Amino acid sequence: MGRGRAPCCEKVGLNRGAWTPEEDMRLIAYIRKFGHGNWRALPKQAGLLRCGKSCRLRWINYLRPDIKRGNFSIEEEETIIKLHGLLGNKWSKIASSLPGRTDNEIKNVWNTHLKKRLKSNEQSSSSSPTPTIVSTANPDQDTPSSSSSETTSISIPSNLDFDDFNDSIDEILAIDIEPEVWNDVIVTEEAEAGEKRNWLAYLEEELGLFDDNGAGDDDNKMVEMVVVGEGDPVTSYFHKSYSSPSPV
DNA sequence: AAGTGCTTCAACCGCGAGCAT
DNA sequence: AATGCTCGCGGTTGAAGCACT
Repeated sequence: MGRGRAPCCEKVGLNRGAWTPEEDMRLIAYIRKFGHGNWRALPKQAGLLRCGKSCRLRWINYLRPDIKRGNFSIEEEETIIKLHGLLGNKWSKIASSLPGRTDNEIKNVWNTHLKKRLKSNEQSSSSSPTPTIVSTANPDQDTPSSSSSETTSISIPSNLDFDDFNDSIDEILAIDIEPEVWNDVIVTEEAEAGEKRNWLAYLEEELGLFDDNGAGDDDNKMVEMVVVGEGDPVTSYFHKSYSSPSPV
C-alpha cells in the first residue's frame, strides 16, 4: 500500500481474452530469442498488442517449455490435498512441489475437482463407516473423474516428428532480428515455410483436426502456427487447443 | 435436433511484496 | 525514508464445451 500501483498497461488498443496461435508464436519466438527480462517492455518489443502481465501469465501458465500438460496423477492430487491442508490456498507454494504444474492449474484442479471430492467424501464418511479421503474415482486413468472433458488431450501419433518444424523455427531465430521488425519476420517468412504445409496436411489427415466443410483459412492458420516441436510449449498448446478432433 | 443448464479452465483483476532510485 | 515501478499471487470471471432433457 502506498506504493502507488501503476496500471499494468494502457488498456486501450490492446488485445484481451484468448490468445491466438499467432500471438503465442510471437511470444514464444521472442522469449526464445531474447528472454523475458522485462515483462512490461516485452509486448511492445515482440510486436504484441498485449499488456506485459498478460504475456507473463500466458508464458508462465501455458507456453513455457517445462509445463507438464495433461491430467493430474493420483499422486499429484494427493500431494495437492496434503499441501493444501498444510498451507491453505498458497497455490504457488503448492505448485513448487509439483514440477511442471502451475499455480493456476492447481488452483483450478482444486476448485473444480478436489474440493468437491473432499466435500463429498466428508459427507459420505459421516454416514459411512469407511472413510477414504484421497483418490480419484477413476483408477483407469490418471485423471480425476468428473464430467465432460476430463480427457482433454489427444495422443499424438508416435511417428510424428516435430523436429523438422522446430528446425525452421530455429533458423528463424538464428537471424538477427531487430525487435522492431519482428512483426514482418514472423508473419511472412515463417508462414511461407513449405515444410509446414506438409505438416498441416499430415496433421489434418492423421488427427482429423478439421472437418472439411470450409472451416476457413483461419482455422488452417491455427494449426500452422501451433505445431512447433516435441517438448516445445507450442506442442502443449496443440494438445490443449485441439483436444477434441471433430469426427471427419 | 434444439434448447438449457452445468462444468471447466484460461485469462483477467486487484493487491501486496520487493527492488531500485 | 519515501516513492515509483515491476513482478507475483490469489480470487474471480466468462466463454466454450459438454451432458442432459
